[in-house]
Amino acid sequence: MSITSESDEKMKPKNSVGSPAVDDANSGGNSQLKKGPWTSAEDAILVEYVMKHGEGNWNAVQKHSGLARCGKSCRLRWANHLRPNLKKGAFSPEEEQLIIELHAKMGNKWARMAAELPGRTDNEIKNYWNTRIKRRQRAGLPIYPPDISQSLIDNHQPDNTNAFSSCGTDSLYPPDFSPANIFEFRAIEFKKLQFNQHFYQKDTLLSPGFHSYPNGPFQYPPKRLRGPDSSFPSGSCRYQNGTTVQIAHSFMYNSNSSSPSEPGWAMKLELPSLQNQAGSWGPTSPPLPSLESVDTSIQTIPSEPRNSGLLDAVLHESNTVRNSNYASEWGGYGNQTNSPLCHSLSSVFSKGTPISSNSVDELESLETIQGCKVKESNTLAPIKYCDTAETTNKMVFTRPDLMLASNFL
DNA sequence: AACGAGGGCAACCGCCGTCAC
DNA sequence: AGTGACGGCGGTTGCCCTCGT
Repeated sequence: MSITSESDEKMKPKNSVGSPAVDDANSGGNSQLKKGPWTSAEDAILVEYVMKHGEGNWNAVQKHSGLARCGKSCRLRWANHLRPNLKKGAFSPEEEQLIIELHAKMGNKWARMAAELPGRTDNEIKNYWNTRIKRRQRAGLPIYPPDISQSLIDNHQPDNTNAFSSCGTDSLYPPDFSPANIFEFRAIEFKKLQFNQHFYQKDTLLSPGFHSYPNGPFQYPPKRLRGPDSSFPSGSCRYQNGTTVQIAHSFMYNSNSSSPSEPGWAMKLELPSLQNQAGSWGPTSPPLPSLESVDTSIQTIPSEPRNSGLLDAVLHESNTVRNSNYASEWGGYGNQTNSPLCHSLSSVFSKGTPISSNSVDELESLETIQGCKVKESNTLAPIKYCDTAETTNKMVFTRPDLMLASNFL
């Protein structure tokens, strides 16, 4: 981690991304601007600057603080590592589930997905997804659970009677990408997504193991714990040297994990990068079945994936699943909607369209969930933090973000 | 113990949208 | 309307670390 002082030395950039060389046009051609990993000293300068002047106007950071970083770099550093409401650590199963779900709906809209995951950054989610699909690609597995693939297809049926049938069936894509029904769609979709523990035991690296696969067992690569360990208490981070740093959370809240600005959703569907790669669907992908039962607008989908959109990919994937035995790979999707996060998500998703299912009706008070303070969108969000005496007594001066997160200022 | 391969992650790049002038 | 500055976003890159051999 470049933010630890002991790592500053070895994190000295060498070339390219880590090059201390001249910055590019983004920096206005200022040859004094530094690139590469940030040092703790730089972090402290940036934190101090933001405390004084607030966020924004990033290009002024260099002028006012003397920090030899371009504005973009400052913004990124702040957003991804220094801002106080960041949730450090591995993704929880609930978060993983949500990412999968959101990706099925949004495609590679990392920033929008991050808005749904309090304390998480788009970069984090993007990295997670990319590594996840790499794993699944290697395993020859579909990138989405069959339920998700199928739900996208179902919502595309000409005779479907779901909430979106009124949106017309000419559209190639599910109609969630409109301001009017986004929440409705999400609420319904969320109810459809019945994951079970089995899925997570298989899909997440947290529980590596053998899998039944048509061509034989597959073993996930072993989990390599980097950074926070899911077994650690929430709010603590384990860094690469194995030490555990307790975070003082008194200052940690979700101030601006804003909900997506729903109006004006000009969705352009984007394909996960994996899906852009023809032939990357695994060697055992069977040919597509007849698509007669599928909307005519998608009957022209060729038997091989093509770079034409998320739904195409999902359709292919779903058909692949349906026509092979490895649908069982995903197991049965039991109900995980009892988790606090799922509850809160249902609450968010159901904005404007109350969900009547038991899982939602029986929502326990969000205030009572693991001590979380929960508030929809723009304000507080469900994050579980721990405050310990140890936490509040220790000041980690090599972690400006932690210092900022504490009350030291 | 040494080495290579692969994973994970931080940071950069380039494009695009918005806004002020 | 045109232009430049700025910020946001998604894609990509390269380094460090871990693990297997």
